[in-house]
Amino acid sequence: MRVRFAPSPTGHLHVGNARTALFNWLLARGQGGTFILRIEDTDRERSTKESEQAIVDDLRWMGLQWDEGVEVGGNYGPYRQTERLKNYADHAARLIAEGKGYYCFCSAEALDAQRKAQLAASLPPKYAGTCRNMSPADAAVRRANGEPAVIRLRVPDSREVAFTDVVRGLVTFHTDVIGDPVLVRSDGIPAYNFAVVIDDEEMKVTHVIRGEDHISNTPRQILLYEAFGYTPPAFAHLSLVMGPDHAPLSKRHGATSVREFREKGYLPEALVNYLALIGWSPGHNEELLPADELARRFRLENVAHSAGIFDEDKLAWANRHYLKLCAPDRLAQLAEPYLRVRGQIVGALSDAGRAWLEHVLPGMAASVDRLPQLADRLEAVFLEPGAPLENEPGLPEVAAALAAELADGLRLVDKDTFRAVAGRVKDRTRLKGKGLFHPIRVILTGAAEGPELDLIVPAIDRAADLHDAGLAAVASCQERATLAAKMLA
RNA sequence: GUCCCCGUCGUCCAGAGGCCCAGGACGUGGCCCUUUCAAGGCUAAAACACGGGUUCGAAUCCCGUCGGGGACGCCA
Repeated sequence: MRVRFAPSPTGHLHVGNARTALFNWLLARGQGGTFILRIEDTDRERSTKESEQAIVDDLRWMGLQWDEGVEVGGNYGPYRQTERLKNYADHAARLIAEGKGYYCFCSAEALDAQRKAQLAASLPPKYAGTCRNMSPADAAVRRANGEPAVIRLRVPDSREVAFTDVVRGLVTFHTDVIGDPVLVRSDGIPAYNFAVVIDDEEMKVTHVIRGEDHISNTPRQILLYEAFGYTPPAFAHLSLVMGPDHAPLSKRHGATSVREFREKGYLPEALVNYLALIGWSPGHNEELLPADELARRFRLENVAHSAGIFDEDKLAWANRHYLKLCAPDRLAQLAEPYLRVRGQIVGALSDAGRAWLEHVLPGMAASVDRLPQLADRLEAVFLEPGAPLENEPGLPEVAAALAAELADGLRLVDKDTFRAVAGRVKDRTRLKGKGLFHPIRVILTGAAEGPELDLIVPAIDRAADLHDAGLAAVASCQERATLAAKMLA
């Protein structure tokens, strides 16, 4: 089994395309097949090297490594269409020689006018066949005169073209609704329908898995396979991913590209897992599974027929799950850039600084949706000394008691020490429960809400004793308490 | 306009003629946990688009209607 993902490098990797890539990958991985990455860069106006690089990077980020293709090579390359021009030219010549293709001299303007007129008359827009019956000799003369021409496929009249879609079943088209498609543009660059067929054939692709928007291209491609005498691969068309308003997922719905989700702080395994759940189910009422297990269970036959709506809430849920599974060192690595933009990390991180992060982050990650929110949870650590405190009953008494308890420089470096001190503050103030802990929270963290005190308090005092760790300045609990006691006195 | 695809809770899926007065998950409500906000646990409400068939029996098969999407390009 050989499958391929064949993006055109004309922009970022859209999550819909990412899902197509994923389904190809799942199938190949699950069945021991080969996953190919081919770049369809025949649109010279819009294709860019930057887009190609971005797509390649995003696929790698998602962990969808390909076995053959751009950057990794393989036995059926090159894997970039603009590097395969010779292959297309040979095939085009063959079609012309056999009369299965013909030159068309109609100008783009003329075709455009024709199309508009047909639409206005409520007719299906379709190439009228103006040049269809021109003799090869006439065509040769006009070409010799330097007239620009495209090559079109001669679509047979009054025939059915059918294929069995692996996800949908039998799909039938009538050739009368298909206009002769352009195979080769006037500049000699192949058009999509032509290049895919040749490449899929030459790369020995066995299963073409792509978006539903390609379903109406399929009969044209099948006709081409027939013209060449090739056996068509199996086709599987995936339904599209829509926005909450059932319109195609676009920027006005928010993030649409893999890159954006990555920057928003989603983990690749969460995106992958969530995307797999749109239009497919691993079964057994299970949803959150590692990619290799998804691959093991994946069957094209079980893919849903109807469009799916992208639900960021559910993505966030998956992300929460994977954030909790994330190893401390990776978590620290992932969080670092977000902490840096917030000014929480200011220099090169020392080993001690990194150790501090790895110690404190997992606790914070347990209650957060996305990476940047880790910085929100850490805000309390980097509280500006003397910053205004939220009002809370009992503040002056508790501040005084806390300051007294910490006066000898005791550091609340772990949960037990903190609890012991809290207990003595309790004795001094005779406050308890919320009446005690709320003021402590406000004095030490500045706010009435935030991470658990058992987590955040030790994090503060451990960081306060770190020097040249790369972290922003951290005031110790002692400093906080004495300052607060003074302010509130 | 023509052709093609699709139609189970708000959303994503399960369901391949009786196991379904329809199951799970996200979200929503409630309760619990709790020194806060969350997180977590439990729980509730919530759907077979409509109309005809076929059948002893239909969410499951057929037809039609309606609704949604896609395609009709020298874009892919």
